[in-house]
Amino acid sequence: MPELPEVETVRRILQKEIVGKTIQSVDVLYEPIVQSDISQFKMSLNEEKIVNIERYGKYLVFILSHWALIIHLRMEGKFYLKKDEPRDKHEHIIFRIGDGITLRYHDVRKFGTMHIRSLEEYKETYPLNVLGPEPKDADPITIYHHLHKKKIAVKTALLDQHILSGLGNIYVDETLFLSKIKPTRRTDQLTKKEVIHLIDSAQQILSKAVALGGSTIRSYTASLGVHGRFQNELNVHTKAGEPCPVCGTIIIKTKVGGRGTYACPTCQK
DNA sequence: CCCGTGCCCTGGCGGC
DNA sequence: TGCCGCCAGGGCACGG
Repeated sequence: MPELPEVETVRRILQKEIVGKTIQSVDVLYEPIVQSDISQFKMSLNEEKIVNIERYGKYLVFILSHWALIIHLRMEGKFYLKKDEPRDKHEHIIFRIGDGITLRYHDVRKFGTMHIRSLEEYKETYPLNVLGPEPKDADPITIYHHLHKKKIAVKTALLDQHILSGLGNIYVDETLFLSKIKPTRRTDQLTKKEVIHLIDSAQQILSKAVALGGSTIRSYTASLGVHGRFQNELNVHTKAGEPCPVCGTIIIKTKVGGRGTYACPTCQK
């Protein structure tokens, strides 16, 4: 479940490791990950130099000589750099980028996606054009007006990448805890002050998580040297049955919008 | 337009 | 020990 901090950590490592390399060939071993014609995909990438690695919300973007390769890791997507060695059964896309060096896209659940877009249009076309701002760039009043028109649980709204981008299940639970807001509060009942506090909390949590290299929990383990330490900072997520670090009330786990949700029933109103 | 539900996929785990 | 069924969940298609 890479969210903004995990994707940013991967971006920084990829930037250091593969920028300047040239893609010599690409093997696609599980086609549904690629969201465009396979032969066109392979042809577009052939002999392209990797110029830069960008990130928008939870999307990674490989800036190539002529194209942008837009990647979403979804639940378990990760990259490994390997020499010539046998393919692991969960490696679905293999980029040959040098003398016996391969960059391998590994995804146990095969939920990840890749799109090819032109350099001129990639920000203005799907999927990047539908992304809301990241919390650090969001205008709280605009978000407040947006939320005020909806009647959904605040947790559902924070997970909606069209409203704000970058937050996933872990950081939404932590953001709501820091803001002292119950995950089921309806968005049309939030005050301006609460929305300002929410965005500020999200920003604080994400920047701290980026500084610590993200979280490494459950199935999302190390890739390309990604060993996050933010999981040690979690206050509520995965803490069901443990005391709230603020008031000592036992943290409860519920479901909100189909997602496992952790919260303090006393602190969060 | 708006919101809730189901689906994609596989490994891990609880129950028997 | 082995098998079965369920759960995890980001984002989208679909239906009420």
